[in-house]
Amino acid sequence: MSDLESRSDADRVETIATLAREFGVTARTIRFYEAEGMLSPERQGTQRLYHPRDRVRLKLILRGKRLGFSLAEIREIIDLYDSDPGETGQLRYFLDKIEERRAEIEQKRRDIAVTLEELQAVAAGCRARLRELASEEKAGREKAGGEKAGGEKKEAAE
Amino acid sequence: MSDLESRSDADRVETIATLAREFGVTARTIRFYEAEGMLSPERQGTQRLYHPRDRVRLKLILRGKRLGFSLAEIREIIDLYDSDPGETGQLRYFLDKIEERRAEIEQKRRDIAVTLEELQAVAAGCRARLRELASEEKAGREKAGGEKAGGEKKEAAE
DNA sequence: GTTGACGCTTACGTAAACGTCAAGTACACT
DNA sequence: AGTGTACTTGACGTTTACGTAAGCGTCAAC
Repeated sequence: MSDLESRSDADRVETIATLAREFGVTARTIRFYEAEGMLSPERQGTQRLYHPRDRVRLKLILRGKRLGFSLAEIREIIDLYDSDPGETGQLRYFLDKIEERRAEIEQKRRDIAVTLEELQAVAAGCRARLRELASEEKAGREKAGGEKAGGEKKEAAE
Repeated sequence: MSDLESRSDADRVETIATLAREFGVTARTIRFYEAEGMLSPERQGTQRLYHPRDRVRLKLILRGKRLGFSLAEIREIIDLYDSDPGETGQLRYFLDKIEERRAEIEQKRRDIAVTLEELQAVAAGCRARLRELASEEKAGREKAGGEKAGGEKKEAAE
């Protein structure tokens, strides 16, 4: 029983330190998530052993965090994934909750689209300004050393 | 001076309470953002007056919050929008910072895509299960009252 | 047999982002 | 003059999400 099973499974059992390094968080953080009931690793005596499923959950948690959800919200979302409500009424309620979350995330999606566009615009302005400065500099060099270089706008003060 | 200018501008000057209602936050929150140097409304005596530009900034702040940025990060991002660095070196550094943010937000975009897909899958599963239950129920009614209804799987225990 | 390296629990500390009074000011109404 | 409403500035409280020691167990290496 200890020899015949779980060879490829036991491979992937991790200690808390390696899991932490793998995900770029501290062990404290992982223990905290466990205390919040979001992880429940196997115990071997007092020591924690993390299986692939724990890694999946941790990945979900961290993804949720990147999206700005609180741990409470993340827990709710994860619960949506792996709960299995049976009855029709429960299912409808469940679909409603999924729809709520979906709407929220869609909002985030729109926010992101707008923000990316804006950043893109700012960056484009910067690059244009860079080209401007480059050609000014070139023009200055062609005219040799005398003039102080006067582009088009902005050079009144100073 | 008081009659000839800013007619359509003065229209849009708001008090803190209306601004708060408009954006669904508390006045406390708005004052807090000001204390953090993210808003600087006009003052008429001690009272705050919010112009369209303040609304724009508040909108940016709240959008950033929805995306899970901290206020410190949001401040940096907003600074990217309305600062205007002149020199070439500054501009390159500036473009780097924009790229950093862009990469971050792209990550969020991917996170959102995956999450939406997963939620979609869960919802699809729910709907499938609903149809299953519906047809089971119908079959049950057609066969009348005797059998306890045995679908395909899952009915072993209990 | 002791010295690290790693892990555990308990518990207090902390930064961020506000909430929640308390006490005072400024006008409008009656 | 009094009442109400909206706005002001402190100042302390609260929640979230961990950080940071303190003290102890354990197992391999020297």
